[in-house]
Amino acid sequence: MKPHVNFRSGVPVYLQIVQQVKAAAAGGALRPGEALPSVRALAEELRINRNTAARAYAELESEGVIETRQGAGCFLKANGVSPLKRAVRSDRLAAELDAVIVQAHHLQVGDDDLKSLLAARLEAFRERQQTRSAD
Amino acid sequence: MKPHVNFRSGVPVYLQIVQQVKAAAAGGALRPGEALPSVRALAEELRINRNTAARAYAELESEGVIETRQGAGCFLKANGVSPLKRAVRSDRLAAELDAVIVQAHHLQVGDDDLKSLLAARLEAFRERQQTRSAD
Amino acid sequence: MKPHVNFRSGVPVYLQIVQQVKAAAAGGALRPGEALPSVRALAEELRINRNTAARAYAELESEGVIETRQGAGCFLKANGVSPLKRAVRSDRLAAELDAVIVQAHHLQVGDDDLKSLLAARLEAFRERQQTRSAD
Amino acid sequence: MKPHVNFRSGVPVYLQIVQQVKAAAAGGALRPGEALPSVRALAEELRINRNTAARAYAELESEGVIETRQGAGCFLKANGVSPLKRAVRSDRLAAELDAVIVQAHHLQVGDDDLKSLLAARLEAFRERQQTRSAD
DNA sequence: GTGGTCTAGACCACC
DNA sequence: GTGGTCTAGACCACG
Repeated sequence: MKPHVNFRSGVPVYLQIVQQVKAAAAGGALRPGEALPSVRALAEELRINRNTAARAYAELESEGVIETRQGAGCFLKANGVSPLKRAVRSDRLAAELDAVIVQAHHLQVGDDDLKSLLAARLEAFRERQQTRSAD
Repeated sequence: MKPHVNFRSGVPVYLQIVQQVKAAAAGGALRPGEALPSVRALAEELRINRNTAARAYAELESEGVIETRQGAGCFLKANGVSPLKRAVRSDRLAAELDAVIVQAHHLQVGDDDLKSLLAARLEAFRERQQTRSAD
Repeated sequence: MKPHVNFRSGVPVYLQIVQQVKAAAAGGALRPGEALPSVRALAEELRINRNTAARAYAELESEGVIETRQGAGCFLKANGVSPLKRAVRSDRLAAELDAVIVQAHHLQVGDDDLKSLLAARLEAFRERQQTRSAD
Repeated sequence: MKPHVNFRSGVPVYLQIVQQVKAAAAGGALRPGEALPSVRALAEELRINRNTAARAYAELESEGVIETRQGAGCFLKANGVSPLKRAVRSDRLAAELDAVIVQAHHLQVGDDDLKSLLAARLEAFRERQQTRSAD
């Protein structure tokens, strides 16, 4: 697990880390119970401040993605049930989808093309998961 | 050209505008020489501060994407970004969709639900466009 | 709204602020839509660092208690529906109740006395709310 | 004397122990001269580090609440805290209950649900005690 | 003016 | 060694 970070993207560094850890967890590159790099190691690796790395992990913990144990480290949680209500989860996804739709509109990608693209990416995602879990 | 803005994404508003103008140029939705909304109109439309709208345009001008002519407005530069091929545009969208898929995984929203959600949001988007163009 | 803070209690300062804002909101001392002191003002008032005050507000926002608008300030949210599932909410309360039960046990306060005490405090709480809303 | 510890409360573990020993003394559950569990036993019981348990006892000793006699163990000081009156003990609990009530308000758990929850947790607590004393 | 992010460095709690 | 909190001060985004 080695996140990498783009300092010029305008996206806060700690959020970039959050997204990458989530992606690794979702894709099976990180297994439940597996340890993440320590806050200090991550900070050194990415050449960021320790506080920034800690903030990323704090955010991940509050979202229920990882578990942090004082003095021991941070570990990927088993992907339990999300504590959020179903409607709330849909709303959050909808907000993200809306941004994609706007971008598709500007790129003049049609609705049907966008739908097929989603289907294709979903398939690719599931395939990657299969491969990982077969390791 | 009607940018949309998400205040909660963590991405600075002015950057979201910049990215969308670029996308519109790349997708051909904006043609060379075509006019963009005035700073004042854009600010009103998006309910943002004029400074923010002005900053987005300043950034675009400094990157050579648009040209501002005093008293006349902002126009897409003729020798600006040329429209991208269809495949390239799909690739850009694919990256964004992948992020949504990761999020859906953590929110425990299934593939089919995600597809339905996309369809629903697309419909809502089209409807909003109808309303706006009827203004 | 003037929180006060105990630096020796061992409870993190930012959490003390969080709890006090929550209490004020629950008790009606803060009204929905009302502005909280600015991060800078709060920091000065409590003689804490600006970051610590900001962290308290960030936590409150992530819990859905307040809304923060860039450049405008922080405002108490209308007490909408909690985004958490019912079972999760009960679990969180149960954890807090357990701590009280342990304390009651050590203080040798019986089960029935504890139950009556809760009933009494609930009544007092509702009465305070009534008074406030009648202002 | 069986302290319980909550690792997620934000309050340092050693302080939780200190507070509970004090509460037990104040409530009369611990009598002057009575022995406390050994550092080793306490650490094992609570699954904490021996250093943490030792630190709690050191704090209690420095406050004059307990006395450690080399090779014999820790004992509540004869001239330590005297048991509090019933009313005072209730007051202490009331403050904790008030915090729970605030939390319940934000989690939108009704008064009756809260009362039932307390009853349920009390029952669970008594059951746990049975199990332990049967060891 | 507002809040948000990041850095640097200190100290604490815990294993 | 681990993570957590706090301070001090800089710079950015936004109204």
